[in-house]
Amino acid sequence: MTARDSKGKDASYINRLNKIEVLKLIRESEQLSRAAIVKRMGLSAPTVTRIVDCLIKDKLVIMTGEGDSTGGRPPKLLQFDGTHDFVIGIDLGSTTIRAAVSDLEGNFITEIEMQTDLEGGFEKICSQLVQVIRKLILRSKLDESQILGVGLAVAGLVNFENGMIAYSPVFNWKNVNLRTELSRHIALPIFYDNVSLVTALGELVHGVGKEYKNFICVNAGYGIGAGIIINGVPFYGNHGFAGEFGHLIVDSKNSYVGKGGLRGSLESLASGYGIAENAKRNIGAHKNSKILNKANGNLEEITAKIVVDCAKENDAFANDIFDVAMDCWGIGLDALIKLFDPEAIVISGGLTKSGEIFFKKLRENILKNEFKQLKNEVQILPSSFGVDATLIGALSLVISKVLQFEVKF
Amino acid sequence: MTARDSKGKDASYINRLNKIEVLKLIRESEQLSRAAIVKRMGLSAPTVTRIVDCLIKDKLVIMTGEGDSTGGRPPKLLQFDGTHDFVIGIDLGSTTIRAAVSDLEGNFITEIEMQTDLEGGFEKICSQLVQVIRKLILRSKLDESQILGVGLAVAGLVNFENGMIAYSPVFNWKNVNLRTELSRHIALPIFYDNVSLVTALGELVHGVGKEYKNFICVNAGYGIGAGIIINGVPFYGNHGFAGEFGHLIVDSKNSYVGKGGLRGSLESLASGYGIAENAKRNIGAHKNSKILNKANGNLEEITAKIVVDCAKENDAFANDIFDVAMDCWGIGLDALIKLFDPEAIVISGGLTKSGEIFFKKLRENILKNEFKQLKNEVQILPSSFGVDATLIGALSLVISKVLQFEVKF
DNA sequence: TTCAATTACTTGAAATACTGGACTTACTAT
DNA sequence: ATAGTAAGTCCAGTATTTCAAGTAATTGAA
Repeated sequence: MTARDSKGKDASYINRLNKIEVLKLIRESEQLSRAAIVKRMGLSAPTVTRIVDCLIKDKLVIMTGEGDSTGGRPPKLLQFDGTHDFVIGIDLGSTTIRAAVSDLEGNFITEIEMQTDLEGGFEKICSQLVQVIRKLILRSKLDESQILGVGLAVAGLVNFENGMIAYSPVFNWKNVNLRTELSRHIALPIFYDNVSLVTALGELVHGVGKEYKNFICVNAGYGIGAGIIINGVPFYGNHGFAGEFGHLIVDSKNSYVGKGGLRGSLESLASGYGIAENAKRNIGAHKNSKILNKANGNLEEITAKIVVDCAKENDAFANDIFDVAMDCWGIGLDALIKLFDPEAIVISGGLTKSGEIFFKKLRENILKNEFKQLKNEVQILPSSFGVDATLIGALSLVISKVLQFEVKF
Repeated sequence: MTARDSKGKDASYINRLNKIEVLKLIRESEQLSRAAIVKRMGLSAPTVTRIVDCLIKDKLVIMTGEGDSTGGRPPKLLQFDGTHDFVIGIDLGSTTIRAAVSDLEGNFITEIEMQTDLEGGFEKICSQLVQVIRKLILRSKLDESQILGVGLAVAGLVNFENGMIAYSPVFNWKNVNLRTELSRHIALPIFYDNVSLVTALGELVHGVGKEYKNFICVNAGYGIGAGIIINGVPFYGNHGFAGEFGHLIVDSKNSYVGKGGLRGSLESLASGYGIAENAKRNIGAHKNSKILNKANGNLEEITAKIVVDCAKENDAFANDIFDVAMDCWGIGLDALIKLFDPEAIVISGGLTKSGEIFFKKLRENILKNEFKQLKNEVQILPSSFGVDATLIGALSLVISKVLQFEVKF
C-alpha cells in the first residue's frame, strides 16, 4: 500500500484499477478475447469493450486475428503490444555501468557499457550516468518523447519514499539523493531502487512473474541480497530495507569475522567473496589441492569460480569449502521459506554459473532442514536472464510503472 | 490482496474503501471532526459528511460534543462507538478453551473457561466449542442478532483461503474443516486462523497497532510462532503458512534433535520446552544447581520457569542454560529484523513473564548481530495483554472484519 | 454593538464509471 | 435457408465522486 492508496479515491481510480487488471490479464495470457476477459474478471461486457478500446488507443494492445468459434461468432483475439514505447534501464555496478534502451516487451534496442569511475565520487558518477543516458537516446535514434523514463539498479539501502540512498558501501555514499541530481540534467522521469529488489521486479515483469506472485529473488554473487515480491508487489518493509538476506546469521558459532564486522553471516561464509576467503584462510594445510594450481600459486588469485571448478573435478579440499558454503545456503533459504512461505525462490548471480552442482546441493540442503508439512512445495529456480538479470530489472522498474499507468498517461 | 480484490471493481467498491479509511481514522484519533478528516484524507467535504452520516446510522460512530473554535464555527467531534455490537472470541488451547464475549471496543461482557478434551478427537472438540458458544450467548443475555461472529485462535497450519486446517500437531488434526463442522450447529459467521497470526491481529486492532503498521508478533511460550503484519494487513504467504518462526534454524551445529525431528531450531533450543529439555539433558554434571532443588529432585518436574527463576538468583548452571536460549533468540529476532525491516517486534507468551531479564538480554543479543546501518530502529516490546493476548486476538479476528465492512453490512 | 472574516458543515448540480438489457454482427448446425 | 449461439455495441439507469454555492456558528476588530 503506497501513499497514493491512503488518499481518498474517486471514480477514475476504479477505472484505473480495472485498466491495470485487464492489461495484466492480456499480458499474462498472450492471446485473449474480450469475452474471456468478461468471464475471468467479472466485469460487464460493455465495460470490458470500453477499457479495451482505451488500451488500443493507447497503443498498449493490438488485435491479432480471430480465434476458433465454439458455435457462434468467433472471438477477436487481443495481444499486449509493447513496441510503441521505450524505456531506459541502467545497472549501476561497482565496476561497470551497463545500460540499455528497450521497448515495453523487453527487447533491447541499444546497449552501452562503461567502466564505473569510483574515484570521482558522487558527482562523477552522476555525470557518467547523464552521459550514458544521452548516448543511449542518441544511438537508439528515438525521440526523447518516445522514452517513458529511466530506471536504475543501485547497490545499497534505498529509501523508496523520499528517494534517498541511505547508505551504499560500494560507492561510499551516505544520504545522497540521486534523483534530484540527475533531474537537473535529464528531463525524463527517474526511478531507482536496491539491486536485489530491482532484479526481483525484472523477474516479476518478464520472468517467472507470469507464473508466480509470491516469490523471492536471491542474488548469489560476490555479495548476497534478496528482493521479495508479495502478491505481485515489491515488499519494502518500514524503511525500504527489507530483504537484507546477506547479513543473516547462519553459523553463529563460526569464529571468522568477515568484512563489515559480520560474524557468521551468509555473505561472509557463502558468497563469492566468502567462498574465496574461506579457501584462502584454510589452504595452508592443503597445499596439494588443485585450487592453488589454478590460482597460479598465488593466494590472492583464488576466486569462488576456481573453488567451484575444482569441486566439480572432485578436489577434496575444494569440495569441503563448497559444502560448507552450501550448508549455509541451505539454512538461509530455509529461513526464507519458513518465514515467507513463497511459491518460488529465484536465484541469480555469479554462483549460479556453477550450474547443476549448485542447485542440486541447494535442494538437498533445504530438504535437510525442512518443515515436513511443507514438503517440496517451493520451486528453486535459476533466473531466466543470467548476467542481464539486473539490467532487465532496471528496465522493468519503468515498465512496471507504465503497466500501472503511473507514467505516460 | 484477497480474491475479492481481483474481481472487477465498481463505484460501491471505492465507497467501501473510503468508509473503511474514515472509520479507521476516527478509531485511531479518539476524537476527530469532519473537517480534520477532510484534511487528513484528501476527500471532499461533502463526501466526508455523507460517509460520516452513514457511519452514525450504522451505530459505529457517535457525536460527542463540540471542539474549541479557532475563529469559526466549532467542529462537532466524532468518536468511534463500539458498544452496540458484540463478538465472540475463543482461544482454543491444547489444555484450556478460553472464550469471551466483548463489544467492538474489546470490553469483556462474559468469560468462560473449560478444559480441552483432547481424548475425544475432532468431534468432541467441535461439540465443546458449540457448547461454549451457546453458553456465552446465554450468559451475556444478548440476542444472537447482536453478535456479529465467532473468532477462533487455533494452533496449527491454517489455510486461510479454504478454511482447512492443514495440520495441527497438538490436536493431531490433518486437513479438517472446522468451519463446515461448526456451521452445522451455529448460525453465526465463523472465522479462525493460526494462533500467532490471531495474536498479532489483536495487537493490530487493540494494541500497538495504533502506533505501528509494520510489526511482528512473536509468541514465546512452550512453543514458538510469529504473526506478521505488513502495512496494517496480516501476511499469509502462499498457503497461509508464513511466520513459521519456531522452526527457524539458529544453531545448525547443535547435535540435539528436538520433538518433530528438528535439529537446531529456535523452538527446540529456546522455547519453554527447549529450555526445560536443555536443563534436563545437562543437569547431570551440575547436581548442585538450585534447579534440581526447585524441581523436588525430580528431573521431569524441571520447567523453563524454574530455570529462569534460578537464573535470576544467579545460579551458574541456570544462567548458562538461559544464556544459550537467549543467544538463539537474538539470532532469530535478528533474522526477522533483517528480512522484514519491521517497526516493532511484540513478544507475548510465557517467557515474557521472566520480565526485564528476558527483554534486556534480548536487546543486547540483537545488537550483537545487528546490521550497523539500522541501529536501534526496531522497538522490542512486550505484548499489551499478557495471558489474554490470544483471546483478545480471537475477538479481534471478527472485529477486524466489522471494521472492514465484511460482516454486518 | 455590529459586521466582516474565518471555520465547519450541508445541499444541489455536473462529471465519471459501472451495470444490464436490447440490439447488431457473425458464424455454426441442421 | 433458417434457427441457434456467441461476440460485441449502444443506451438508459444507478451510484459515487467533486465542484460550487449556501448555511451555520463563532471570533475579533472597528
